[in-house]
Amino acid sequence: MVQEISPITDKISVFAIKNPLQTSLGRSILEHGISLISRIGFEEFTFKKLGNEIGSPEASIYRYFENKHTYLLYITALYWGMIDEKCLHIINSEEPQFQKALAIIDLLCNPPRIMISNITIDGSMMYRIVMSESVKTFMTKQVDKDNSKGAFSTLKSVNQHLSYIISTVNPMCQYPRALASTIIEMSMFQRYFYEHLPSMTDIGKQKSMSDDLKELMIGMMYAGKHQIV
Amino acid sequence: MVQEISPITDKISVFAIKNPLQTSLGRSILEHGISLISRIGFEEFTFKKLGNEIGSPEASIYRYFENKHTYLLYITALYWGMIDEKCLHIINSEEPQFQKALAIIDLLCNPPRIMISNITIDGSMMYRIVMSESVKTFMTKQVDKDNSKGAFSTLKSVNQHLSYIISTVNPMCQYPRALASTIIEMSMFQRYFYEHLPSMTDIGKQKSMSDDLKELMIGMMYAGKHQIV
DNA sequence: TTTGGAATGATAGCAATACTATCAAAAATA
DNA sequence: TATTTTTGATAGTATTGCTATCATTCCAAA
Repeated sequence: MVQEISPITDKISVFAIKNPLQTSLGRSILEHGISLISRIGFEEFTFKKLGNEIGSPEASIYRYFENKHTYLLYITALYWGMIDEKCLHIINSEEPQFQKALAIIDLLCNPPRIMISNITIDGSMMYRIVMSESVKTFMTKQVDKDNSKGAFSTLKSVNQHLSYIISTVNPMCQYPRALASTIIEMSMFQRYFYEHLPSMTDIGKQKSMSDDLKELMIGMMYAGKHQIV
Repeated sequence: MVQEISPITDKISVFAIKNPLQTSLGRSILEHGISLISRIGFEEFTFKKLGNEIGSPEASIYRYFENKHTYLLYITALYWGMIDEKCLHIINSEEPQFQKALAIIDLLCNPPRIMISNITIDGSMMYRIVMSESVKTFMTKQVDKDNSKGAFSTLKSVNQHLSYIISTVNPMCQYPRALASTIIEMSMFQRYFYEHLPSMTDIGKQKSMSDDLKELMIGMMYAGKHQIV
């Protein structure tokens, strides 16, 4: 049986020993794993616990993923792959540039509910994982090795799209890539602060948390512009 | 012997079973531990390895720190405590507000070489740890508990100072706390990106890495100002 | 419909980690 | 000098992260 492979799963297939989207056990590993990590956090998460949830021995999970870390790499790369596809769609639309910028920021602040058709994954669970754990994918001693294997290519692609839009909307901007990565990371951090360290942010005080967050992120696109005006 | 306790060590003393600054073993644990973590990273770091370096059994280290995690809490809280003191000094100076803002941003982008007098700790090693590992102090399942014990009070105080300065420099700003935390976190992230994921940033392309970083962070203080102008 | 290969289940085992406990030696303090 | 505190030395335990083996089931081509 030849199954079609989407461009996303193609990019991230390096991080799985066996494509988990093509078998029912593989899909189960993804579905329940995502649910489990979003519940108990990545530190507490083990393949043994996941095995118990899906009624399979941990050894079976090791046949799909080399270890915990590459499993998290896979999930986050999958997430950014989804976002990347939607970014591309926005960029190729006929909207004015500023509307495209708004749409991308909205996408980052309110990620889609359903992430992938093949399996049933709640987008908000994916988002929770990425918000709380994605930093742990690249702030490790093995960043450079993981990066050279393409672990962050989907994230970097999203950053590329956003920085392109920032350049067109704010052409005097000296640091479009840095602003893009700031918007991407801070959209998650500020929400995390809102939930756990509220004195580190003020989103949710003017309007709703989500609206404040978006307004803040839109403002970020113009950081530094005062020097020109 | 009654030893004077600085306001910093006072704030963070909760996170040590026994004050490490008051014994030679304690200071050794801090000095070598900081050096070791900055070399091998926090994931690879164990009390056993540290014990080997200082010629003491790991059990002795457990007499000072409950576990790895509180040890990292202690180190980062110590770091932000130092920065906080220097912030206070800047704020109480006679400089104009904008100069104070510049001084704080400079402090965040180029942290001081010597952090604490009592023991010999290289500020750049402390900075490396905080840059690469500090996110792991608060992005855990135990944030709320740690926060309620005051684990992040020194960081929050720095954020408070910076957001105050931002409000005075940019009075129309709607989100001073969020901009402050963005500047604090992004000063570390952008440097990390520069070193490991260069396509995520553009610092170091116009001028020196450090100068670009500072200019970017200064611009952040004015994020969103375009809407008013 | 059989058959060979791949995928899974079941179980065992191992080195390392993150601790805890105990007791004797050494050091500091009174 | 007596005594309390601090350290060293050693042992032990539960869990984690992973590997290995072999039997079983599934599935697809011949």
